[in-house]
Amino acid sequence: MFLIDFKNRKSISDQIVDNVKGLVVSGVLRTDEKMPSVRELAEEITVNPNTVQKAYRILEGQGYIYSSQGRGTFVSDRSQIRVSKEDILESRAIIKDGIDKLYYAGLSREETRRLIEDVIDEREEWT
Amino acid sequence: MFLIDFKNRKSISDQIVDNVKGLVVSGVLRTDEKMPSVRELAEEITVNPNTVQKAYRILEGQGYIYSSQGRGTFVSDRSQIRVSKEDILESRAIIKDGIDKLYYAGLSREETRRLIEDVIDEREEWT
Amino acid sequence: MFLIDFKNRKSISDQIVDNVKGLVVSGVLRTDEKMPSVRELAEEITVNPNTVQKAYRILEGQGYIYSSQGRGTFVSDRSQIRVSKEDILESRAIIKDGIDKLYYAGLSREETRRLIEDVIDEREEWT
Amino acid sequence: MFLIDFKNRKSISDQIVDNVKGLVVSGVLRTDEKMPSVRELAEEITVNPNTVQKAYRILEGQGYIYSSQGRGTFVSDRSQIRVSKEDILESRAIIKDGIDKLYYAGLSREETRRLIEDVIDEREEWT
DNA sequence: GTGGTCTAGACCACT
DNA sequence: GTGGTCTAGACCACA
Repeated sequence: MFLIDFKNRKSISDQIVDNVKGLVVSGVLRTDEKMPSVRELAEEITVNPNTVQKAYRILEGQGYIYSSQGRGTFVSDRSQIRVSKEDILESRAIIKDGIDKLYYAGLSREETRRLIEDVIDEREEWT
Repeated sequence: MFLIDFKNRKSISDQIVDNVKGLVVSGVLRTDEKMPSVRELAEEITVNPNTVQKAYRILEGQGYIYSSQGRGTFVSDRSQIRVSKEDILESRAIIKDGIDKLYYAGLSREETRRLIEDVIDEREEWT
Repeated sequence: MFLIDFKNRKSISDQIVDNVKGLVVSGVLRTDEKMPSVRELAEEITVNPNTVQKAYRILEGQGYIYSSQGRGTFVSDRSQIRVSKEDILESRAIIKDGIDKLYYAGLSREETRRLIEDVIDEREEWT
Repeated sequence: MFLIDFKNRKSISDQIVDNVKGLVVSGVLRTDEKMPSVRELAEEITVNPNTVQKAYRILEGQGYIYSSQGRGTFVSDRSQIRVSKEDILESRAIIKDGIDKLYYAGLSREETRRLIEDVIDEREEWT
């Protein structure tokens, strides 16, 4: 499904959350498609089941997936995704932090712009 | 000198590091100018001296400041700042993470671009 | 794993750093092998955990080891080790300082050469 | 007379000691030549007089200089210099430490040898 | 006074 | 359990 980078500073559960979000939003995972069970996914990406459990709980809380007692976990319709203003502001803060660090590293405004364009262009599935 | 946001996700020491980097790179702190002593700064921002010490060590390791036995800590010449490829890649990864989150939240490429332009324009000291 | 010499001029954390570097570079610690946890190593060498933590941070910053949230600390691939020109120059300065002291002590060029050959030959693991 | 490097990790008093030793051993300062007074030297190298005082005490203790009440401080005959086995061992330990760091940095035995030859050859005044 | 190191003990998030 | 951060308090050498 995806790979976990164990050397990454990002926590494993966050990596799972973000990977799944990407697959849902980009449409790779289709509405009402069955997600792998906690155990299955945990085994596949060689991670503790509790960690996958935690990620699923977060994803469900934000409306990316839903679970049905005894049947399993499924992909929600994209209209169900809940995004708060705070989420946007947090993403903005993250980006600002990254840009600040480039400034501290001595990059010029133009070099920074180019680097960011580069990042944006990497994402092909964009609307 | 600057304020610490105790509610911020960023650790206190990281906030100190980033604030000082900003002051050095923007030229507010001049080469060979004396930095506040560990204890002074600790008192000013109401933080434990060890925390300031830690931040100063990091800043020294990256060449933003240097310390002299029993005399104090001073601002390095900007040419001394050590920036590695890895540092740039890390900043890039942070920005990518923020942009990913905006994508997961449903923003379009154009909305993302506008938000980022906004962040970049906030920084007045930029060349 | 190794012993700390509490009477040594070198600080405890520096001794930990250098010992671990040696074990990594010589291959005694293998890539991706788990390091003892901060608390374990602290107990083994009867030192405060914070001191080990500090050493691990330095080692991580230089690419000898990496840590993973809640999982532990691991040995990096040797290709990840970051060595800067400044590091080499610092080692050179240390050696120069030692040689200077031998000169001040009245040793001849040849006596100094012999003493250094001796030191070099002590290191068996060398390629 | 010489310059102090305030960015150096070496303490200022140690720098003074080593610089003077060098001048005495190499013969630039001749036997019974008058040394600058503590105040004079302190002013010349822009350092606290207490620090120069301390350096002079060390130099006198090791026989590089001698002081005569009310007349000033003078250069000793080189035969007066006291060198203990411990001094040699300490210098050896310093060199070993530098060589170790080169090993940790990944240099080969041959590269290390070349670097050290380089350092030795820098010193022209050698017997 | 300055920076530097260490200990002890606590708290946090992640697995 | 793991690493990460912070506080409090102490001690040291250097200037």
